[in-house]
Amino acid sequence: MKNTNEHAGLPPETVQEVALIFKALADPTRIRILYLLSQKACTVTHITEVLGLSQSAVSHQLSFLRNLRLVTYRRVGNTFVYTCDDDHVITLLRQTIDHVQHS
Amino acid sequence: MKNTNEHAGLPPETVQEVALIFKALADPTRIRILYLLSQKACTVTHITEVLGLSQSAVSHQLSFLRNLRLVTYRRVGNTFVYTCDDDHVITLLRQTIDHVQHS
DNA sequence: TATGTATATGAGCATATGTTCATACAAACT
DNA sequence: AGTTTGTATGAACATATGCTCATATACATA
Repeated sequence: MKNTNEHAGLPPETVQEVALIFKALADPTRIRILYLLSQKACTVTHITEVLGLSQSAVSHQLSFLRNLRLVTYRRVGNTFVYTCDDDHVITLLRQTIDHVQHS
Repeated sequence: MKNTNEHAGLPPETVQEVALIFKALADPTRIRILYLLSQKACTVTHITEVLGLSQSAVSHQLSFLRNLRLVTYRRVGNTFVYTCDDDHVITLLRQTIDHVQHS
């Protein structure tokens, strides 16, 4: 007798991890930050100015993205230059932007 | 003199729409439902049983997915058979599952 | 027609999320 | 050393989210 769960398929850890990746991309502010960083490395101040957000909001979101290892930073004198650090996530983002724009 | 906003890039509507797509995929329950439906069309009861969720929870999430036009349904007698209705979103989901599983 | 079955939906609730405000901190400059 | 600049971070708050509970609805069947 077969278990109905044969169709459930995904291990809970996988589901959680997938959800986390999409969660990172599910917020307008993070989308704009990641899209900007996918074009060029930026300081926090630059992100703040270009996107018209508060310094604190940007910093909190960068902290979020750092925890998920989607971005990294290097110190340059007194500024922190952030960079994208996950090609797969950037690919997902670009794909979806393209899809939305051509439909 | 160039505007710093030249790097901001994305129109607000685009950002919102992209966020909405990722939001749909950012919840474990919806991931499991979509993944199940990507394998075969299912009734609400079947989803409920296979995934071990309450009828109400499943129905609410299906309502959410219906609003985003990610699924459709057809009535079959007394049951509602749900089907995936957005290939792009399923592609995103499968890609990300693959990525998570091979890393 | 009465009852059962499958699904939808509104209200309420607990938790999560994203922002601001205030403050801390470290490096640069005076 | 003191001040300024760039960034991080904790607390507080408002809103969003996802669930349960109760109930409604529509079809099926006796």
